Order: sequence, then C-alpha cells, then structure tokens
Amino acid sequence: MIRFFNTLSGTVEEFKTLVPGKVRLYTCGPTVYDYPHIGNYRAYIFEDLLKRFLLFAGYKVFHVMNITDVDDKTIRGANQLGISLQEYTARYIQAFFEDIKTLRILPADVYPRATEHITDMVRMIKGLLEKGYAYYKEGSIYFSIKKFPAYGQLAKINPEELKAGARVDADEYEKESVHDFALWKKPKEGEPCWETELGPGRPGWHIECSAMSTRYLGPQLDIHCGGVDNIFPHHENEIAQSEAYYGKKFVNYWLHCHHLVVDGEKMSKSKGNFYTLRDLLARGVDPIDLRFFLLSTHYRKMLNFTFENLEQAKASRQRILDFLYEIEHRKLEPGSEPEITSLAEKALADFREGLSDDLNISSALAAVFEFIREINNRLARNAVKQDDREKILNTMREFDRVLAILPEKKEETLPPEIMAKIEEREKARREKNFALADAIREELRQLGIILEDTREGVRWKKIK
RNA sequence: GGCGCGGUACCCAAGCGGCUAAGGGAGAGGUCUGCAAAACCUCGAUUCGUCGGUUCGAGUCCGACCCGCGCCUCCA
Repeated sequence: MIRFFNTLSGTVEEFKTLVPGKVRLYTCGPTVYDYPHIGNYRAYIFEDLLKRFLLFAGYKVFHVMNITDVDDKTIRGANQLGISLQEYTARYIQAFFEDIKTLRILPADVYPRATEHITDMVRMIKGLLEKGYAYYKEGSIYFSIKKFPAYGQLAKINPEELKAGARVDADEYEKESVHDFALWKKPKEGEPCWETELGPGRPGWHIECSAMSTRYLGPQLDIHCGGVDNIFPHHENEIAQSEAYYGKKFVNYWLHCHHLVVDGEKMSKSKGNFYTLRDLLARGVDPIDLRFFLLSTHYRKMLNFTFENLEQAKASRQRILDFLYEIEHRKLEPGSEPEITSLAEKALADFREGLSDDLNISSALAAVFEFIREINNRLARNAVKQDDREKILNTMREFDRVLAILPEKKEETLPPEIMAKIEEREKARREKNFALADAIREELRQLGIILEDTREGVRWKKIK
C-alpha cells in the first residue's frame, strides 16, 4: 500500500488512482525568466523521485509540466533587454531542458507553454464569467473568492481573516475584494497582448496552470505537486478556478516539497548564497552528487545546502559506487549462494516499503546500505559466487530505477600510455622497487587515477 | 495577529507507545597490505530542546515553556 501526505487533508492517506494503474500527474514547472536555482531543482528532483517510484511500483504515469513563459518577470526581463518575450524566454527554456537532462530528471510527457494555450485559458475564463465566479473591472477580469465558499481549504486560510490592507498590491485597487485574483489582465504599455473574445490583454498566472493541466489531464488529476510556497495563493487559486469551472474535485493528492535553504538561510542574490546548477558545475560539482544530495532528505523536510553537506552526500554515494565496482570486477568462484537471493529480495522489499511510506527516502536508502553491507560481508568470506554477481547487479539496477545515481556507462578506458605506466609500476613492485612504484602511483593520482592493489592484482578508478 | 513546521550522537538523518534508538558521513582501534587504498570486523547517544503530566511502559501521546524556521505578498 502506498501512502502520501496530502496537503489538502493534512494527513497521510492511502494512494488510490482515479483509473486503476494510471496516474495523472501535474507538476508546476519553471517560470522562464532566469536560470533555475538549486532550490527549484530540489522540487523537480522530488517530483522525479515520486514519478520514478510510481513507475517502479508498476503505475503508468502521464506527467504534465507547464512552462510559464508569460508573466510579470518574463515581461520585465524582455523589456529590459529590448527583445521579444519569445526571444527572451527561449534561452531559459533551453537551459531548463539541458539542466534536467544533466540531473537525470525524467522528461514529462507534455510541456505546455502558457503562450500556446491562450485559447484554453480564454475558454475557462469565459466559463467562469458565465457561471458568475468572475467579473470584469476596468478591462481586467477577476475571480471572486466569496463566490467559492471552499476557498482556503488547501492553505487552511480563512479569507475573512487574511491580513488585509498593508501588503496588498497598490496597483490592483480596482478589485472588488483585495483577495480576488486576476484571471485576465488588461493591456498595458510595453506588455504583450492577445486579442481575444474577452477583449485584449494577457492571462493571469493562476489560470495558466488550471487551463493547461485540465487541457491534458482532464478535469480531475491524481497528483499535483509544487513547492510549499505555491500552496498559497497559487494552488488555492487553481482549485477555485478549476472546481468552479468543472464542478468536480480538481486534485485528489496535493504533494508539496519543502524549501532548500543555503547555510540555514533562504537563498538570495544579495546574500551571495544563490546557486544555479551552472554555478555548481563550474565549481566542479558532479551533478549526480547534487542529485543524490537533493534526493536523500525527505521531501517534506527543509534541506540545508552547504558544501560540507554536499560532500557528505558525495561520500555516501561513493560507497554505493565502490560497491558496484567491486561486484563488477571481483573474481568469484563458480557456483551460487542461495542466501544472496533472499538478501536481494528482502532489500528490494524494504526499499519499496520505505518509499511506499510517503517517499521515506531515508528508510529506502538504509535498505540499500544494509544490502551492501551484507554482501560486502560475504564477499570478505568468499561467500559470493559467480552466479550471484548478476543477481546483485540486478538488485542495484532496480534501486537505480528510482534513484538514478549510478554511472551510466559501465566500462571506462584509459589511454595506452597510462596503461603502460600501470604496467611499469607492477614491474617495479615485483622487483620490490617500492619507491618507483609509489612515485608512479602518486603521478597517476595527480592525473585523477587511483590505483588499488587487490588480491586479484592492481585495479584503477577515476576520482570523481 | 492567524496558520504551520522543526529541535534525535561531532555532522546529516530514520524511528512517532513496548525487543539492545535505523542508515550515511567524519573519527578511533584491528584484519589484510611492502606501504597505501578499498573492503571487512569492533567501538562511539543509559539517551532523543526544557519542565511537568497521562501510562505497567514515552523521542514516540497531552500541557506549558525555550530555541530555530516557513507561509499569510511574486517565489520551487
């Protein structure tokens, strides 16, 4: 049984899909006004973990992730550079796709862009006007939250008690109620504008998601994800719009990822603790180490990014990689040990059970490490045989369907001159010329190649 | 003011009423090794922010308090 913490109910619930075996998943995607930072990627990697786990558990997943390519920030950015909105967002859209590939985030099935779904938004807004949930005011259209009594159910906010006045955007004074939100914004100087049957203007942010999610997934979704900061007002507004329009429960399970902080503080450019993926790659960070770091803390817990914590995650992942290397290269005796099968089965069962419990990654990783320890233990006693190798590797590959942290290509090669050096050192060792042997080892270490002398002879690996 | 989250070993982090408090990192000792590395073995919380309470029994439930943080406004 799979359980998830549902923000809507505030409790852990058994996961049941609308259609057996199929999951309709919507995740809030990037607003393409800048390069995404590692906090954004924490959310996307959480969603990737969720999706990979659902696939691992045997579900078919249809995943939609929107791209917000028109909003205040993208418009401002384009205007500052004096280029078109499309020209401006294209760079960041491309960067986003590069980044998710780098981080091994599985692509969504559809990436709808706001600017390509204006007609869907117009249709919805028109419907909301007809049903009386929305009203025109000075050329803009607003959603009236008092017409939707369930408003506040997700964020556990009582609209009556919202702190009014002080922090309300001054230029939106024309709304009937301060907490009503814009569905359609009237044209402004220097802003893109669509001519529609609603009149000229551009869509509000919230309607983009409601229109695009239901366009591809239908009026009801199984899971909708995002960062905690989207709970209010964004997701609350999506519920209001979608349920008012379709008259059906919009989303069964709302899953929200907590924030990534840096050095215990919220990331900000002024504090200098703001990192994009590119920043870290430039510092030599292995993106998969970053993936593992972002993955290895439960998604509902605040995660503190520090370089020390990243190093710990890297070392932890290295233990898994070392084990994999050992299993692939160790010389084993013929035969098999039946015990290995039961260890593998238990490990996979524990792994699955951990993740089934609201994606308890700590528990799942503990299962992986216990498996490694058990096998290492037997390896040391020669209690692993040739036929067990594939069983163990398969188990690791099963884990990796969800984690996606193992090296992609199996065999790396070294240039012939390096191989010659290694052979030269072997010769020196046989001749007990340890000074030369150590000098060569150090020389190769400087080149990023570590030599280890094992019972089966020398072996090498690259420093990651 | 309202809503909510967290405080478990040197660090990260599970556990949420009951066997000896998972797992990872770092550290110490040992086996192996020419040495190193890797691997393996062993050792690290009588204790889970504090103080009360409930219970045969509490990190685990209840209350108060102390810290740290988030949201209520664009934000993953």
